[in-house]
Amino acid sequence: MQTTEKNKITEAEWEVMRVIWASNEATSQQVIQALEHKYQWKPATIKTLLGRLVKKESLTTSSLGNKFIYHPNITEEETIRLASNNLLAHICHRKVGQTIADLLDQATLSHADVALLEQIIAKKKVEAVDKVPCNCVPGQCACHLTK
Amino acid sequence: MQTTEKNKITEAEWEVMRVIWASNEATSQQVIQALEHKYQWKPATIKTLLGRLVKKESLTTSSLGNKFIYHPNITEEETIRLASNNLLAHICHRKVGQTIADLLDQATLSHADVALLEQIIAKKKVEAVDKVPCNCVPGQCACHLTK
DNA sequence: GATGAACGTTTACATATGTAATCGTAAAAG
DNA sequence: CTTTTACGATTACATATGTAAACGTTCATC
Repeated sequence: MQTTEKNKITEAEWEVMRVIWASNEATSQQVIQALEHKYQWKPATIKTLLGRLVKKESLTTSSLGNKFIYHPNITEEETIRLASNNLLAHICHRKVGQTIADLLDQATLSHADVALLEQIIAKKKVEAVDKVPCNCVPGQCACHLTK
Repeated sequence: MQTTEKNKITEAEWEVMRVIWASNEATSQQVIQALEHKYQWKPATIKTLLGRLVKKESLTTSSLGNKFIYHPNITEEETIRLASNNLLAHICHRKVGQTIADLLDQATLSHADVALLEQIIAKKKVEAVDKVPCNCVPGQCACHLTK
């Protein structure tokens, strides 16, 4: 299971990253103020998370007097994509459509979202296959039983 | 960040669960044989994971001689749903549509998948809003800047 | 210039997680 | 009936993660 995946951040670190992404850069104070109430984290906790993010190169820093300005070194989109792929990695390819359908069902969407999705679905409709190839190791999904 | 979420399983445990879900029930031997090559896990490792899954009540057992038959106590769908929600928990509601679109774009879909998705999109089209309400804490997303 | 506030760094510690060996017992084989 | 084998349980241990206090240094303030 060796999580070799680079740029992988933890849940708590992700929350910190969101603050930085929101304004493109931020000081520790800004992060502390944004998250203190949401999670009851002490300032020291945020500092630890910031330090770890710098160490794993998810953030870079520039100096401003004695303090740092933190800059994201990975994008939010990339982080979401990594996490999504990680989720899909546990699901049989054949179940991905249903999974996305479930996600969609729960989501609140805008007209623009719907338009975008319709466009993608249209493209997918052309490329659609009869049966999505199962990518599972034998025994790890039921596809071989209903083949 | 106290992960109070019940039924939460780890990545390695998930792989074990998939084997059990695939045949509704399985012995440790079946799990071991299914995963030994995919992950180079030693039999002892699988046993540990099975034990932990029983302890956290994701699996139940029935006896067969001196061995156990493991039965899932949570469904694969529920597990996927939990993990999906966990992922969405880090994303501004306003970005969910785009995120799903990205997922969709990468997926291989069947005709049946497309039909299902079209149906859901149609429903969503009726319910669509002009702007999805941002659910973020101030400072954790850029929505307030482009409000 | 002395002091206290603010910052990043270091250290701390409990629990989670990945990974596995060892052990006691029960079943199977000889 | 004894010996080997297979099973689950116990113990082990390194790294990851959440959470935070303590520490040393740098700025700003008196």
